[in-house]
Amino acid sequence: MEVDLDSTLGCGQAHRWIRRDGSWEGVLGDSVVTLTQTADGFECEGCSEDRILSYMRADDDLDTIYWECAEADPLVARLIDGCWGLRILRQDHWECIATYMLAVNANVKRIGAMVESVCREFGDDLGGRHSFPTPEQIVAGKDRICVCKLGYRQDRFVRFAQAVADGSFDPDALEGMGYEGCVAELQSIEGIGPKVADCIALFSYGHLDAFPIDARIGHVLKEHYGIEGSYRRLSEFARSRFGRYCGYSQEFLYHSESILGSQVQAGGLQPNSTS
DNA sequence: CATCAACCTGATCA
DNA sequence: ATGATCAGGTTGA
Repeated sequence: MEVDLDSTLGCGQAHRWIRRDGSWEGVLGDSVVTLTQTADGFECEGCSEDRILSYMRADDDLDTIYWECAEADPLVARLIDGCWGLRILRQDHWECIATYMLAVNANVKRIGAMVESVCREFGDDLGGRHSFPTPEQIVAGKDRICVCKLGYRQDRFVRFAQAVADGSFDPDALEGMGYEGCVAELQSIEGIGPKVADCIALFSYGHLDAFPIDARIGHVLKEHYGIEGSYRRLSEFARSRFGRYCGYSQEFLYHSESILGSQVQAGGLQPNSTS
């Protein structure tokens, strides 16, 4: 299967992958998984092939998706070469919601610190790494939550774990819903607004037509498309402009600064007028 | 419907 | 070294 591990696991969509010794180490369920890039795909150690292929959304045909993204927008078309092999992942629902609830108002580095802290404190020791805790594990140890330095996210994080543990919120119930219904349900959770809901819809529920707009994407939209304003306004613009696979386009745009920068350095392109 | 302060931590700036 | 400032989404006024 076609994949570039560096861009897929390092792009910020998942927070528990660590690059070490030329491979990527992460945790899926109760398994420590090691992935190594090869010429025609990757090698996987630590979990079943079915599991990793599902996680990697092996059914996504990158040629088709990238081509549609490129056709919808010339800037996206230019960016694709710089992240060829990037795949949107299919992450566990509970883990993804809980993680992105922590991601609110935090940068990538801090998100990783909070998530690892939660895993270390509540998850099972897998020998070096820890599993992402179940809702029940968090509820059982909630008195220790303060050591994880979640700030004002802490109480709502515990409340959400309680809601999942007692069955009043069922992440699996959002399976099969359309994009609009899925994000509406997610936004009914305290601490989850439109941006985080879009991230979860994209990275866990497979809504490739979700387009999360964070500060960085907002900047890109302003610089390259001259548009700014409310989340609603930007979202409607992006989803109609970039098409049904706009979640992929969002990833390309997210890294546009570094991609265009390296292309300019390589002499491949002129600097654009907005830079 | 738009604006805005408050929320918490860590990084960066004087 | 210490304090000020800022970045990062969501909520509710």
